[in-house]
Amino acid sequence: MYKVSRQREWIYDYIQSHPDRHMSVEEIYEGLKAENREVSVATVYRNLKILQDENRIASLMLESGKQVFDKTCRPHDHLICTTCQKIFDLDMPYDRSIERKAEHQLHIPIESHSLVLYGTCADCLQKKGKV
Amino acid sequence: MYKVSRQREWIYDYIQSHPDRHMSVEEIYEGLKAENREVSVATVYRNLKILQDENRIASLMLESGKQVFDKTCRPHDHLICTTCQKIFDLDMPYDRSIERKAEHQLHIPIESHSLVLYGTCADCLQKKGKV
DNA sequence: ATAAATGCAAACCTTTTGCACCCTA
DNA sequence: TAGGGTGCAAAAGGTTTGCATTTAT
Repeated sequence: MYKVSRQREWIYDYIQSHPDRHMSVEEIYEGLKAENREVSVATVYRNLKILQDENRIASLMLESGKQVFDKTCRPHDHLICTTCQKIFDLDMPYDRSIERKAEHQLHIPIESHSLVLYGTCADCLQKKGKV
Repeated sequence: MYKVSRQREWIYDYIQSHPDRHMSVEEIYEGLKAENREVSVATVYRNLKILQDENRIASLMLESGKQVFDKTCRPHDHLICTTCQKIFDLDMPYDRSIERKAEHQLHIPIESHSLVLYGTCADCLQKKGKV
């Protein structure tokens, strides 16, 4: 159905090559431009949708309503640092026991969950300690 | 700082009197109009912000990017039914052990969390059983 | 009396769409 | 060479803002 396109691969590569960031549409658009890989905004929007549809990337909606993109579709939780606001993918095993526990309490089948932790990331913790 | 206003109380009452729904700005606006309590959209937006600022209500951002409002600020988890899409406030105790567990694994302090479960709600489960 | 709240319309931003042209398979 | 894909600009959608007027304290 979808064909390969140069622009789509630029976008995909850009996300993969910044694994520690979770970027918004605008950040991706501006970032590519800065690398002399300018793509029109419309194309960025269209391709981010297609990449999600192909399960090559995932997206995460922040409480602010800003959508950011994740390099992987593998289920995992997130940490949002309440100091620097950075978003981290957690290596902590995605915990199905949370779902099993809820099933027992609610008596309904649970298929998946979304967990975001808010706290201070290791970097910020270290910086605070140094003051 | 804030004064009492008729419109703000209408909005607050409207949210409180529909505890089983999590409504968007538009649904609140339309709902009030249907009760002959028309308030301008701008005022609905302004007051929903103020009500949150006063901690009288909370809001929840859905994956779709739609913001919906919650009658309570008490920390609690949510269930989103994957069949009817309704959102439920969970009575399940807000589980601090999730945070403690993450602290142990990540060695950083966790302040709070946001947990959304996806599954089939009791109503939909029953309807399915009846087929 | 004064500071906040309202309604209205204009302004804003972000996302989507229509269309002529271009590029994969 | 047919069916996606692209850029551009216009359109659409949702939210905010400026301002004159009204309302609460």
